[in-house]
Amino acid sequence: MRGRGSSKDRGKVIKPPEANVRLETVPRQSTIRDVARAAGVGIGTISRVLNSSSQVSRETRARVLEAIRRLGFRPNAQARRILRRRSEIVCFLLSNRDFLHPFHARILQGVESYASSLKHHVLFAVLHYSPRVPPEKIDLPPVLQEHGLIDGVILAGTIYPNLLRRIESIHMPFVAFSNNVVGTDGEQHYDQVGFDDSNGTLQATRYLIEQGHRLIGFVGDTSYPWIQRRFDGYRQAMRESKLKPISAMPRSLDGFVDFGQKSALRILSRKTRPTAVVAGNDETAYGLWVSLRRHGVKVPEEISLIGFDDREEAVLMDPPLSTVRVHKEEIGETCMKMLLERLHHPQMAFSHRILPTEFVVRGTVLHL
Amino acid sequence: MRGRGSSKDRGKVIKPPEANVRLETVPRQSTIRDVARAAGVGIGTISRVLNSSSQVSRETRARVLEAIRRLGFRPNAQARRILRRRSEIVCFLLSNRDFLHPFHARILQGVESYASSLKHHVLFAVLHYSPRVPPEKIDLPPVLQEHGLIDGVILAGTIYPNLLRRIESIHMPFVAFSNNVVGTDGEQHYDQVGFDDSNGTLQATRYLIEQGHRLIGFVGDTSYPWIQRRFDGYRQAMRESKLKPISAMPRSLDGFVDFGQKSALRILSRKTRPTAVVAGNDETAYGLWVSLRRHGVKVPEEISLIGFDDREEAVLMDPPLSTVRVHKEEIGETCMKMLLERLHHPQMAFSHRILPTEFVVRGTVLHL
DNA sequence: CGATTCCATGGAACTGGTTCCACACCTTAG
DNA sequence: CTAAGGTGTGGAACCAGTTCCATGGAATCG
Repeated sequence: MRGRGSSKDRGKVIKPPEANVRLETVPRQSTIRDVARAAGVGIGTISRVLNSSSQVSRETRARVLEAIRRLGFRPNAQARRILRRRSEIVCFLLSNRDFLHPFHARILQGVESYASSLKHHVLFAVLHYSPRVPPEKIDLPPVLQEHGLIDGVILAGTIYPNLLRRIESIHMPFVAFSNNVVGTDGEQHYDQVGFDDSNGTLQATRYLIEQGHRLIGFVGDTSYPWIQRRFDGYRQAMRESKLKPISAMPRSLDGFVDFGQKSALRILSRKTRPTAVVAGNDETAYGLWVSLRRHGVKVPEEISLIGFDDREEAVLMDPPLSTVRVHKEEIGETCMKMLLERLHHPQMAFSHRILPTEFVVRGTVLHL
Repeated sequence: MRGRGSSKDRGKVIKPPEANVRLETVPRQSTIRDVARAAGVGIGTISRVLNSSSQVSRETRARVLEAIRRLGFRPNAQARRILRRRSEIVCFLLSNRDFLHPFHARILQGVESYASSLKHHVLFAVLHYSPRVPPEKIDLPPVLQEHGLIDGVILAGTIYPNLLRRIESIHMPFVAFSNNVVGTDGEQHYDQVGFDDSNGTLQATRYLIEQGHRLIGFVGDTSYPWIQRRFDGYRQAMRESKLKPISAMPRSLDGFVDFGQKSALRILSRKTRPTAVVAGNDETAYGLWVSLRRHGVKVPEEISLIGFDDREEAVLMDPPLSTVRVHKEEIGETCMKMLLERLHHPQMAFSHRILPTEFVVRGTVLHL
């Protein structure tokens, strides 16, 4: 068998006669060359039709499209991606610390929605790590280790600095959801999207003051930076009106609901009981609500209550919970948008986009 | 420029001298051929080392690995996939009717977990469709239209028959989460994973009977097939003990919580008020609970209550809701497992795997 | 009427991996 | 000492696309 001969033969003798039967049961996906042969044109023409790039005559285009339809041809996505050097797939990366919390699920929803409108795909991956391990020891999921599979990463969930440094080390474009970043070091080496925690509670607290409340408490686990920021907003509003902040911060290791429950006791045991409470988030507000109800304290008649996040469940509470709405889908969309900008302009300066929150008045706030 | 000459040159003259500067700012990812040259071996040897397939001498392997390390080489995932004819990416497809409901989010979690343990990737996609449109008019997301991007599909969310037929039409291996399939036509042309709705309520109702309850109601919107199956399980348990089923089925278009609230009125207006109620799901149980509380009826002192699904929130209710636990992650894992089996054995007969449920006793059930 | 420009088209060479065959070299057996 | 078998290695051909250059014919121009 001569060198050149074998090359020519291979093209046609891919299926040796005896193997034909087996191959016919699983019909091989037709390729651009099959289409070219069927339409009686060259392979380049097929490519041009597919990419509607340069000129192809009306009749030729019609013949090619007809052949494509007849053969049921669908271009191979992988092959195309090699040349394009873009996979148009982004990775939504969530730390295992958050499972797929409804809040982040909604962000994912936003990412997917915006991505798919621009013909991009979203790969979902979970990262297992602990805040303590040194960055270089964090085991990134295989998606990030492979080369060429994804174009960039959207990082959600609770993010510790070691993770940020690890992601930076692989030189993969990424955007982080910034509100759950724990312990930033000031300098910004990456793109971020977030919302304004402190402004949210600032508006909420101001609203309570407008409604005539003077004794307003804050309940939230400020060991989380985002709760701390919400506390700051509350304090600012109190300061503006020369009111004295009242806060309850029990020790709790059983999550936000438990924290809310425990802090109810502290609130109730005060000499001067507040007429309203701003909670660090909806879960804390819920815990507080449960505990107040148990103690026969009526919401909002005796104590007004405001949450934060506007989870699905907030509106289902009885009475429905007043809260600070965060547009979760919009966060996802904005993350995706920023990532695409970064991909198209790699040298662009890093930015931090802050989305507004919205105070939603429902049944748990009383006008005094 | 001669034909053959140009081919040889191209390999080396990719960067013409004057373009060198620009190219150095964005260093081209090194390829298998760069590694081969650096290690002084052939390209085949690099491939052999990467796939640890056949024999490579100890020294050669060391030299190659060293070159790989030095050049920071990472194989291009896309190129590899063309030849493998497997992308090792599966698509988790959710209908837009369900957003990313926590229930399905947990299934996704299970899919991801099992997939990643087997070095597979999960692509998240949302499908926009209405139950009414004919199958051929359903617009599948681009992932499913492309060829070679994904190996198979896991279908979750509420699934109407037109969607099933549409997916079947593209001849892509898929596994469906069967509990939310609406209107099956008996014949099974695909793989399914689900859990046993009717057995869940059967166990729960039997438990209530054991606890001495005789007047037991069922509350649930049976227009959903899965709720209907739960109703069937309840009825079977009642029949076994020769008890008369009591049910409340108000009209409600505002979701399960509202349905639960509305049915409370019906329950309470009965001459013989039931001492226990089995709800179609946790949301309905919650709605019922809210409404009962408003009417001053104590749970469980006056009425015992059982939900279904074991959502995260069930345990946070006050008292914590007794419910039928569904292992959502396990559903996801099993879907993924079945899909991989299907991919490896395309001719295998279709199967329907039913996972068990588990009755969880919490605070809302009283022993009479 | 010959030269120039333009458009449509074919196909070689390319992307970055894998596969497989040929071959060199070294044992081991006959 | 030759034949046979085994191991390690190089590289052409391959996958299924894209890119780009050469070509041929029609249209335009001087």
